Amino acid sequence: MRVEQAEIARRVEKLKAASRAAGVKLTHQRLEIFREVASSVEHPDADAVFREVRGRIPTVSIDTVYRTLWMLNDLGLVATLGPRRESVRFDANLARHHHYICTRCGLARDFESAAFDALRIPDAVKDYGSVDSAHIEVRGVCDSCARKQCEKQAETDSKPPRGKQRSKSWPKRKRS
Amino acid sequence: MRVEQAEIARRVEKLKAASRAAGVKLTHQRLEIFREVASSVEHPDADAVFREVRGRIPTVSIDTVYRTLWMLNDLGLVATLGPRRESVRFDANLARHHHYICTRCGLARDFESAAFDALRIPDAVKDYGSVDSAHIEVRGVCDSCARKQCEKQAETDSKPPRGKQRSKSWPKRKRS
DNA sequence: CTCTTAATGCAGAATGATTCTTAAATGAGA
DNA sequence: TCTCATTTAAGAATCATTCTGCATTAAGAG
Repeated sequence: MRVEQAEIARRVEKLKAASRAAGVKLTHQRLEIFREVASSVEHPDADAVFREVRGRIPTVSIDTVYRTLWMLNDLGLVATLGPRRESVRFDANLARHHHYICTRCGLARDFESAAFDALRIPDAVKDYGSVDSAHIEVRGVCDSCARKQCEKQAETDSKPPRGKQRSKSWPKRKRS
Repeated sequence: MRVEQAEIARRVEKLKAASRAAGVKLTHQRLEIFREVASSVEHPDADAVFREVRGRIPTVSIDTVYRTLWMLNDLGLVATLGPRRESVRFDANLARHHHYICTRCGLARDFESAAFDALRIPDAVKDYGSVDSAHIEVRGVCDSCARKQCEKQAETDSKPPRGKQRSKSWPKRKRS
């Protein structure tokens, strides 16, 4: 199952606009890597994208795939499935509940929603397979991280990062 | 913030019952490891549990923590936060949508739910931080995996795994 | 079309979470 | 009390992912 051509084209247009706006070069490999994610409904991982793209550009490196995927993520053109997760996290709350996840620090908190629990799972889902559980995942930036962000903001504002090093401005993803 | 004593006690009781039912020994370390997860609302990872438990049992090994956590997971006493994820997966669908995830093979598929999209996020969530997105995550076993399961079932049924090697019956988690 | 420099490819190494190995010591529960 | 599941220890292996130089290439501004 693939995404319809028209939709793919629309997504590619967005990529072009976003690249221009961000001042990054739209290379052949970036285009193909994006096209691969944009035309799939499989939610591929880096390696899957790599394998596919290699069919069209035999010399792509896995590095480029990773770098590009994260760049697309930073540009808001693709999203990751599930919260950022450095390691597996466990939960002993067996009652029906939902999660709030901070996309910066990984903070996770439970909350409840009777309104959601009353909802019926769409029938379309049952076509995929059995349903064991359903819960909401809310993503955002927690108060603590928001505060840190402000401090950093103030810092950055004093030394204006002008010029064309925008590509270096993507924050490195943390390692715990 | 910690879970209330009464609730912790209730969870520990469940552990005792489940251990007995499964025929596994309720060791000191298993109890403490479970108690740690059961009393936290932080959704700790293996290392966080390790660090805490080490305060009470200085000789615990990180191995035991991992083994125990997965055993608790297999017994249904704890769950993991987010779907099992061997690697990060990407999604270029920027429209509002939700996910169905197969807990066996990792298959991921999109679906929509106008009913959910119309729901308001509970106010309690806003206390944690800003809200960037909210979506449903449905977990289950996809049809393809369910079929494989049946085949395996048939196999297993012919060679009855009697005796006390139940502890060996937890399927090793796969590596891609 | 021609530069400038961002991006890529390559080879190899590092990292970090997680799992496994082996062998000896321990302790839960019948 | 005895047995066998479990734990520990110490080390190695795996795997996804990221990074380091460095030489090469090509996007896109002018």
